[in-house]
Amino acid sequence: MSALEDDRALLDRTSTAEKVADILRVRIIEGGFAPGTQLGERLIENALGVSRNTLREAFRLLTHEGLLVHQLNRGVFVRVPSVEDVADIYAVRRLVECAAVRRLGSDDDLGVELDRIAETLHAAERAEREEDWLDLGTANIRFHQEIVALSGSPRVDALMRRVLAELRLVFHVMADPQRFHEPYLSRNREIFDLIKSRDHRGAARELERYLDDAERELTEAYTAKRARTP
Amino acid sequence: MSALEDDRALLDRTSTAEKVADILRVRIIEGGFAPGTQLGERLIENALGVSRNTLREAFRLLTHEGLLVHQLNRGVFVRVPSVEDVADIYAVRRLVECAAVRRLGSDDDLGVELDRIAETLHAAERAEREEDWLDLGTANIRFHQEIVALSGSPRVDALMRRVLAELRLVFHVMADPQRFHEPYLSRNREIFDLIKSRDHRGAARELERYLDDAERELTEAYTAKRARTP
DNA sequence: GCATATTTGTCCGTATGTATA
DNA sequence: CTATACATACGGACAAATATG
Repeated sequence: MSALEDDRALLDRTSTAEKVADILRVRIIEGGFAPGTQLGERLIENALGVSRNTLREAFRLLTHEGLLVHQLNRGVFVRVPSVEDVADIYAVRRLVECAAVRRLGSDDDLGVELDRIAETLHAAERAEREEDWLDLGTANIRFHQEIVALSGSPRVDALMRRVLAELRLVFHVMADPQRFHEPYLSRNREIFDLIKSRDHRGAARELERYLDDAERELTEAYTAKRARTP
Repeated sequence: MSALEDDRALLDRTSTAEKVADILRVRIIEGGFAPGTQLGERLIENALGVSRNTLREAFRLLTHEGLLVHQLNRGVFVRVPSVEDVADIYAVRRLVECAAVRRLGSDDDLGVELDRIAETLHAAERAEREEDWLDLGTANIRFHQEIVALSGSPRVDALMRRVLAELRLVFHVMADPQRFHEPYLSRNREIFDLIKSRDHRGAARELERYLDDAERELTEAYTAKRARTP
């Protein structure tokens, strides 16, 4: 549990509960706690040096973000997304991401935003060269988060942050998440180029195909896994 | 504060913090605590007979639902939605509600769902006859919640529940919320009839007009109020 | 600007209730 | 059925920040 102790250095910003939640969130998203793991209060309380009350507040935050599930009088566990969750996650993605792209005005000035998205794509390509599949997955997902951010709605943004965090959990449940993201990188670039050339309709169409393919592949890998571990 | 004490009778279901949150949520949504009101810990702790820790957990829940805002070392306050919030709320509504209606399959069996929506419309008409404007507002909003529920996505459903709860706050900030909902009831019925006759495209178009009008009227009432109370 | 009172943030000890071996 | 482990909830403590005079 020494890795957790390293994180104590980060405890210096806002409210303690939020900070603890930040630490746990990163750890969960990166796979440090596998889906299904119970997060006992005693355990982490001692490791992070915070009280139970504070820790419970952090748990509440993450539970409402969908990363943890809370069972009354049993405790909190890292969520294990079901196949139905995968379907719903992609339903939301189709709804929100495609609408965000389609509704872009052709006269809006997206200079700064597009630069940031380009930078994310570069980060993804860098990760691919270095064969860092975790970073590649992170960058790929951030790409889609930034696509949605183009719509400029804080609430849609927050929804998407939640849904994409849950998607990270799905990846951890998958059989072989390592190379899953690689083929999608070039498709992200394709979508980006279409947006840049202001072909929003074409971008939305390509995005929809992207999501269809990803969902299908994910569902297959998922059910295959379930077949092996019942 | 005796009205709060009456609510103690309802304390009999899940976790205490959740129950407290339920009580406060209803009270906030129905206008018992006006936007901007501070919810002191001592005050409610004594009124509901729960400990401070539990109460703080309930506050966290409501803060993450967007009904309360938390200021560090100052406490929690009932949120005062800004004009920008109104715009964003309606952006989300346009995105989600119209898409939900438009994507309805013409072969789906919506019997049970449509019956429930019809019942909500009846409740609204009943409230109108009795001139109970609070109930009318509740029923009108529930109508839209149920429209979204037709899409069958738990995540979209949860998003909408949150956004519509925030909208209730907007109504409480408004100058004269009483009769605001009345003209929209007949338009809801119109939308419902279009859905029932499976003219989903027409329903979506009518819904979009509805939302445009509502947002405009709301924004005007809002800025008028702000002009009077700076 | 200063001193005081109030409120919040955090933590701890403990008693009770609940689930599981 | 008992025992154990754990979560839930409470009450009290103190430091830190804020509001008040």
